[in-house]
Amino acid sequence: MSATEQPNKPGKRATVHDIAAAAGVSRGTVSRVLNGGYVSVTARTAIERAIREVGYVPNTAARNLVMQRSQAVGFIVLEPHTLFLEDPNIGGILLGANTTLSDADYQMVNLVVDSERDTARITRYLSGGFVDGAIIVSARSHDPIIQVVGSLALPSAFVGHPRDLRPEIPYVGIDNMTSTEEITRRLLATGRRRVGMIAAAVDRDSGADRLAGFRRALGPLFDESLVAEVPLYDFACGAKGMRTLLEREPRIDGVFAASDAVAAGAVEALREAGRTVPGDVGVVGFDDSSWATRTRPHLSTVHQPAADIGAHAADMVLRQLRGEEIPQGGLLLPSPVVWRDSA
Amino acid sequence: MSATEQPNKPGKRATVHDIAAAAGVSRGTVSRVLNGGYVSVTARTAIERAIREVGYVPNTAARNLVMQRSQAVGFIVLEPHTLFLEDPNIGGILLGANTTLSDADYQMVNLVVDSERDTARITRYLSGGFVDGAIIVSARSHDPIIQVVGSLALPSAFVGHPRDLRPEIPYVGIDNMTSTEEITRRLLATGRRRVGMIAAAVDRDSGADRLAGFRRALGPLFDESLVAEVPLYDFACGAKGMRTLLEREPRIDGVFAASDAVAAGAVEALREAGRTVPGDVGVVGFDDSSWATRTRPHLSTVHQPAADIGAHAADMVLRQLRGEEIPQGGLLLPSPVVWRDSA
DNA sequence: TTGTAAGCGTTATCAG
DNA sequence: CTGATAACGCTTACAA
Repeated sequence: MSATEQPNKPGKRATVHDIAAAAGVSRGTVSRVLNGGYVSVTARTAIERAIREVGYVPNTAARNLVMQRSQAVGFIVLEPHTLFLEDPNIGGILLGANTTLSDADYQMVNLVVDSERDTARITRYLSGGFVDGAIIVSARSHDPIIQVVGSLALPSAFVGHPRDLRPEIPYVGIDNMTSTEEITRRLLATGRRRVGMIAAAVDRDSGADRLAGFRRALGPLFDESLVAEVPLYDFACGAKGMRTLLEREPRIDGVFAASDAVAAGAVEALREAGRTVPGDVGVVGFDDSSWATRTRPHLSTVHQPAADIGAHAADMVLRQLRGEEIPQGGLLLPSPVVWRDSA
Repeated sequence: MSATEQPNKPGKRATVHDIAAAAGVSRGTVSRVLNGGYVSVTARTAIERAIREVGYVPNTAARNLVMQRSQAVGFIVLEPHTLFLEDPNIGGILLGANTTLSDADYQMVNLVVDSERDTARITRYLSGGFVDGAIIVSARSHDPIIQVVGSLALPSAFVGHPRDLRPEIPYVGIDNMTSTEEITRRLLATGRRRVGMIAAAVDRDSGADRLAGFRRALGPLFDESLVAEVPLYDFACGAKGMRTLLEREPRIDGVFAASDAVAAGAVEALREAGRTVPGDVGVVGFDDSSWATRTRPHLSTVHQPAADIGAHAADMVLRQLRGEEIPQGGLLLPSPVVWRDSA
């Protein structure tokens, strides 16, 4: 705001050397007050004054060079570019991670790896010392990235946990299976007799767990033919999945969609087929993303604390960076059912 | 993929020194092949072989230190966190910019400045040498950031152009006024007699220009009372704006919404009021974002080439960084009307 | 064409 | 507690 005119002309930035001169001490002493070591009060105050006076701002490159670190953490998304944008969850995770990271004075660098691009590029990046750690989002089982961070011993955290994730690498997520079970039970409790599921991304742990949870909730009522599998967590897939279900069982009266976007598509297909929601069929989603309240009626769904997930993942990386031991086995955040109007 | 076992043990990364030793030359020569200078063919091949052999990857910090640059460009969004996520346009711009930047080997660093946070932090960042340039998105007129980049002489580009942007600073965007005029005319051509507008974010150049374009298209038919002003480009504001319009003029039969999200909200409000779209009232939006095809009926709208905008903004910064002179006056990309079903 | 050597701005070691 | 001084890995005159 109040841009106090600094005495230093642009083009020449003040260095530790300058502030040492201004304060009449050596560079070492300056460095000590900058980083916190034993310095006499007189020296300290003189230096602090000098710092303000010359408008000092540290040179990251120099510091990183001598400290042998980059002060950056990679945020790696294994997902096509478009989905990276569309997926409201990833955005929330990113924001949460970024906040935590920048509070700790780390720069987050975004690396979106879309399938066609070679994994080699990112491997090089990770092993090149460009980042001190990494947060990995939406990895599938057997994703090469798992091996890479493993053998690099790069401090990292996964969001979600691919089956073959090494046990020493921490992850954070939610209990997809239990939450799914819970919301499906609740759907059942509204008196639905024939409930199906639109299962998406079953090659991912989240997708597989949601399917498993659904199956468990239905128990003996589970009917294989009432599950429509679609590849992506998106609107179009939801609509398509719903049409499939409708075709297989016109009397269907309940549906669990693997995500809110999928649910929104399902609602759309239902409307086109002349069914009312929740009158004729109750539908529930997953994520509690903006889709949930943007759809009519508002979706009953499972809340996913995206920002918190991101923040915790960042925190896990930060802790490793500080040399702390982190508890093994992953962290599962609460994901409560939020009941609205679609069922 | 094929992780050829490198001979270097983890923990010791190869340096220019190592490769000089391996190739039997001096560090200077190595640096020359790395950066392109005169080197004999024999030396060059030997060095290139050595580079591969030791698995060399350059140390950015060291290079940046000596080169006095950061090899990073800031992507600054003057917008609350939530909107940063919701706005599909910003996402596209970001992606486009990121692609261009990383192709040129620059790291993009995201800085979202939400209003409550002091501008001081970002000022410090920009003047601290953390970035070599900046792309600024959705600045309002009189935004302090305009002064900051101006007085810092930081190579930069704006997306959109606040009225008081200095003439020497380039911007890229679209011609909001003309496009609005065009789509409004088209709406009029469907035979609508009472057409209103839901104007959003009129404190921003995009918002103001869209309003101006609307007024111009209507000419003598323009009716002040048929313009509802709302603060944000979002769904909720759209619904509210539509209700206002409906109240002021129940016979309204056409509406230009300042963005697709706003239009989607309007459609929703219309439906609640028992009006059909496009039967009773035709509505058109702006952006051609995912809202357009996610709304029923699909929205007629103005296509905004978000990724291109981002790419061009990045390119403008890159050119300044290379020392090229960039043409003054800003770059306006084409934004054609795409006609669908909502009018 | 190549080698040598001088920094770039910090932090860290080690005598004083 | 403080001041020299040696790195950190790289580029770049300047000499050879």
